[in-house]
Amino acid sequence: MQIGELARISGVSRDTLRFYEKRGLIRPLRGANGYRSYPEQTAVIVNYIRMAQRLGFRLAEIAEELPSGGDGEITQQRLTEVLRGKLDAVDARIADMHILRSRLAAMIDSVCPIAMSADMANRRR
Amino acid sequence: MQIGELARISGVSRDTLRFYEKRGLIRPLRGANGYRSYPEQTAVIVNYIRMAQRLGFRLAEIAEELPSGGDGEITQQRLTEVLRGKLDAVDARIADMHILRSRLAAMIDSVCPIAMSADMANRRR
DNA sequence: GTAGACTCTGGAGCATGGTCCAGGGTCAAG
DNA sequence: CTTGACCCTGGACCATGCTCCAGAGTCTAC
Repeated sequence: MQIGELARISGVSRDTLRFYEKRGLIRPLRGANGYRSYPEQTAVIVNYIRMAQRLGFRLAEIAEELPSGGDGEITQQRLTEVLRGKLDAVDARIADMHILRSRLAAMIDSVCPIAMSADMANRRR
Repeated sequence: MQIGELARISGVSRDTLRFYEKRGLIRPLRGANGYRSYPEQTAVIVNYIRMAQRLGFRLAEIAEELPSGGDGEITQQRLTEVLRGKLDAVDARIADMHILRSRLAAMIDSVCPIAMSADMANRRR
């Protein structure tokens, strides 16, 4: 698949895909004409990158744990370690989220105390 | 309190405090000599800013909902609305987090399937 | 009245994550 | 064999969130 099609199906710009390549996040093959050729899997990877970014990870961090970064060099064990580290980072962020959520709920209570706690309980997911 | 002391107790640099002021996040009084004078409360606000940033909110977003931004203009109702919006944003992020966490756990399973699910369950918070 | 620690403003510089050309090839259709 | 849609590279430019001066005033203590 060429860069234009990948851009269309993954919802990021061609420029962004080229930028991700510079940062080592994706690695297309090259045709005889020099055009980039992406395997189907890259769409999944790009999706993952956008997700991780939304969660606050920087491209450098995302690049580290991506299999496409080490390309065969990494052992299963090393990869597992890296992914566990990521998992811990996610858990830490979730914990932070819950703390901020509590503070926000407390602020709302202090601004408009009436019948708030029940409402907040409803909004809990 | 002067900028240096606030910097010490809140753990951010003087430059950062002046930068936050430019962005409307904090608003010191001024002494006759032009020096900034911060109320005690500002330390709490700076703390909140750092927290919200860690959670991925940008300064502009944080500035919006900060009472010091509107300074008396905002009604209780409006403030409550804003804070609820923030709460929803936090909840959305938490939901995203859980999705990524599942994906990560799945990736770890696919890399090293043995006895992983039980371990992952242990790590759940 | 001078040293040293503090403050001020304005502007330059830096990393991150893009975005947008310019100038130039490639390719399929008509 | 030209047109239009695509691709390439390199570099400029942008917003965000700082960080680091330079040049200058202020305050406390000796």
